[in-house]
Amino acid sequence: MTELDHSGPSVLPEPVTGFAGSAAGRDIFTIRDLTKEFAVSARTLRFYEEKGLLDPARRGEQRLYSRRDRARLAYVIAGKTVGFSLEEVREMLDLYDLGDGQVTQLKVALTKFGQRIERLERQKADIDRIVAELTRASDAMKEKLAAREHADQA
Amino acid sequence: MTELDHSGPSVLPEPVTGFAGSAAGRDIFTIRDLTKEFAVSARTLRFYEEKGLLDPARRGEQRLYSRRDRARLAYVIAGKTVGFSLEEVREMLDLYDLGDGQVTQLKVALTKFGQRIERLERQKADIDRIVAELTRASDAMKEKLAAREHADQA
DNA sequence: TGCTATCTTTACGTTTACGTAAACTAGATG
DNA sequence: CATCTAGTTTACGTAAACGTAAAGATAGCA
Repeated sequence: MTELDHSGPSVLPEPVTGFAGSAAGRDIFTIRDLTKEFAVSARTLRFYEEKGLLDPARRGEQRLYSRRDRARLAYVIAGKTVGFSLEEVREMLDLYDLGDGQVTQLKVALTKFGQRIERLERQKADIDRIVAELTRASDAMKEKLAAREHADQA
Repeated sequence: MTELDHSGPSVLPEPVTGFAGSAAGRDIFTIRDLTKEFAVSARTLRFYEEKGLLDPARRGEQRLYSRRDRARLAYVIAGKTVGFSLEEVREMLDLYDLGDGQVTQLKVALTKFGQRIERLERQKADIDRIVAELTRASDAMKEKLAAREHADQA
């Protein structure tokens, strides 16, 4: 199994602030919980923590992940699947933790958000073009197939 | 300049078959032409060739890129920006060069195309979710800003 | 002819995002 | 109590996607 799965349900179950909190499941998750839910390795979760993307609590040595950690993890995975580096994802997540900063910082954050959104919109356009291309090629192949099968029957 | 630009015009100027051919510009491009047009290094183009993504002709030692090469390069870049690895992009491009293969191969190709398209659609959904998140957070910040400035005037 | 600019191959270096192995600890279970 | 089972830290390994430096070939030009 060398290729990642990515067939699971799409990510972002709730806002990354994790303040909504009144949803269904638990409020605390073990490392195994998250590896199973998101199909990532424990190593990956520790690595994300090392990089400042997650910051789980501890019970002795064990890591305990909050809803907020879980939401952030979902955000990291979503960001990755659409082409952001971990560093870029961290920058975006940091913007959330800025909520009560200085006015200047808020303005900077707003600008960055805007840039991210624009970039994502461009990516969507790229995806649309590639899908169109693939669909075109796909249709062409289908016609060839049909032609062959027709010939086989004659 | 550690981060890539990505502000240029979106890619895919023409179908990757490169058979359309009747567009505007030239029919032959030097390595410099392509580095400038697509904002990639010469090293990158040679690397892509080494990996079987491009296959330019030669005039002596110099590489000469055709419209088809150029179209394929555009496809590679588009594929990369939406999260495909070079290997995956190569697989997709190979499907195009299969046009006259066996019926079985055509069917395999069709299946793969379908999977690619599905994956891209999922990615689009992810992007939409992230954009929605970013927009929400952005709006929240704007409100905070407005509140502060209002307070400053009072 | 000598210089410069551009291209080439070869090869080692670098960053990102983890994998994997070793050695240790703590709690559960027969 | 011994032995799993999960978890932990530390550290080296690796694949992808190039960057970068070295050294040589070629073409244009003053």
